[in-house]
Amino acid sequence: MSSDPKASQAQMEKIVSLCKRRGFIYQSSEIYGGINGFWDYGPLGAELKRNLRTLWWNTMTREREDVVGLDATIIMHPDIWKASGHVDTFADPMSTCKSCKKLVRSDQWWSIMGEQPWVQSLAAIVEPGTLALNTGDLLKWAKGKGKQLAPNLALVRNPEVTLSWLVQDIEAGKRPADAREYFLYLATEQKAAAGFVTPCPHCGGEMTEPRPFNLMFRSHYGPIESDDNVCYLRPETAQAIFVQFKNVFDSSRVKVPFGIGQIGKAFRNEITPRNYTFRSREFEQMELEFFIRPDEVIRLIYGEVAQWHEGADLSEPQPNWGWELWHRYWVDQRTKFYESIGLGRDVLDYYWQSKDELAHYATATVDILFKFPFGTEELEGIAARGDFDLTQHQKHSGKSLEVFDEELREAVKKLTDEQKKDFIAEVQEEWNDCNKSREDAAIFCDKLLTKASYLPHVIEPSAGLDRLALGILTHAFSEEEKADVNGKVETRTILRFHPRVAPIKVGVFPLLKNKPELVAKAREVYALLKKHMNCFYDESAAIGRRYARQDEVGTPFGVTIDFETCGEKGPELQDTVTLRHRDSGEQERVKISELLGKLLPLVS
RNA sequence: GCGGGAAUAACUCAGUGGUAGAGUGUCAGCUUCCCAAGCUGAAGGUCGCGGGUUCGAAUCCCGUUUCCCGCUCCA
Repeated sequence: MSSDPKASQAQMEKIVSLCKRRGFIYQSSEIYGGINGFWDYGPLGAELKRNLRTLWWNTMTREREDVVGLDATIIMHPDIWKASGHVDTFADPMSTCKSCKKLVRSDQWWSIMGEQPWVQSLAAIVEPGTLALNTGDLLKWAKGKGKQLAPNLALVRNPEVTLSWLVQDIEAGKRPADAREYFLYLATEQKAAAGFVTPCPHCGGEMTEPRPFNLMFRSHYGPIESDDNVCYLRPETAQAIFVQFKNVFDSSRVKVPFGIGQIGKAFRNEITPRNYTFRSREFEQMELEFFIRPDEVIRLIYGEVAQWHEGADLSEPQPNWGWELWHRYWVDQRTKFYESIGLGRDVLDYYWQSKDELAHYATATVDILFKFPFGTEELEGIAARGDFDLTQHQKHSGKSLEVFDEELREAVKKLTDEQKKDFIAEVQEEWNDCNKSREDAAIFCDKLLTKASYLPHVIEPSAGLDRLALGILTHAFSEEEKADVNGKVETRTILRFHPRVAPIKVGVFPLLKNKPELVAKAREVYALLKKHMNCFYDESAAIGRRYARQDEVGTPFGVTIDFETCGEKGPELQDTVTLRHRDSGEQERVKISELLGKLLPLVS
């Protein structure tokens, strides 16, 4: 993977072209001109995705005793999206600068402003504390520094007129309320005619009115469209897990800590779908919500919460783990998953979000990134979300989502009244430090101590299946210069998929197709293998060409049936075949009866 | 949504106003053929779509869709 943008773009183009030519990925609705942000998977892409989906499902649910599965609908009760916050926060208003055409999210406008050199240098003149009017310095700035830093700002283009409004209002006793409003004055040339102009953070020019961008797909349930039956295609699969949390808990004999996994389609009306399938409007997610005891519960039961430290043993979950160790544990588990399908640490990266970047519901978030040709981008996010989601759904639905904890009850029984009082005081103090009310802390403690019940906290490893498929494809892509038998040098493409994810596991070839005994034997081998793995039978063209064709779609193994298989060179070679390895090109002679036993462990 | 580039066979591209081409790939045949071999033959194109200019448009103009690159997004 090259860091040179042109080379990586060229590489992406080769991958896109290969994917189409060999049936991995097509543009959706192509014969109708296509539709922006939607992609289809062809025969090989469907197999690749299925392999990845199955591997995730098996690793995350079947092979674990503490995770169960769920398959919920795409369209759910619309109130779910009000509770989750998506109805409000998924409609980001945006403005464009009329001069430099840059796009700015309205809710981030002021914080982006704060980072701009022109804003900072102006702020120094304005004296933010007093907002005193300093006409002389402002005029000087407009004709000097301003010309370079913010050429399209009204104050720079027409300083006298622009400042006259401010002077007029201040004289009339209407001072700007704050620094923000002050900047609106400086950006507005004709206040009376058109009202305040919002300045572009980049050039000072005029921003358009904020336009809402609703990122959720809307529809209606029932045959008549009205405001009463609006519904949404889910923008993430996770909410269904929270909403069905109590049902799963009550019907599956699970105990906290446990997880619920789900794989499914999600939909987002992205502003700009980009980078091939990386950001699509319809995509598939693989999400786990892993529910854990709040740290306070761990403390009541085990006395203290195990602390994370560099080099901590994360291999086996321990009962006294709090959210932090569970969070680290899942980062470790997910890394191991990626390694098991060929994405090693050399192509992965991690991004630990800083405290102020975190979404309001999260206590910690790690992004697992992959080095795509077009940049290092997120493959999976692992968030510690506290009890935010369950709290929201409990509040909006009016149904209790709390769980009863037998061990907690036993632990609480042993406490003296004095110890209970100390515990409550301690928790109140801690919550207060995190800007949560003492009152809420008291209610929370009361539930723990009298009812032994609580809302579990959650760790959410949330991965994109299409992104993973794209990562696997770009990682597997390789080219080799190779001379053919005539010495002509050609570039050959090889997809070096890990055998576990490869769409086709084995190619089966009779050396020649005009010899019935070879064909019959080859079809026999094909029939034997295809019940256990995806195989491809090919008898057309020279054997080298058939190998090359399979290399190009990443088939890790080839089996060739020749005259020796039929016993022509003696009985010791009878019923043996050539097994060819894609990456090394090496060949070995294997008995047909031993073929399955040899291949199965390699591909599953 | 805004700006820049692109769109011709399955893929990569040539074709600047006068009969739509090449290479690769695909398919069929011959071949005791183990790394895209050779030979013979075949299929495959509303030149993204819609208008306009013109006797005549793949080619010039306008619109539109999609893809790529930036602004923005984050599974």
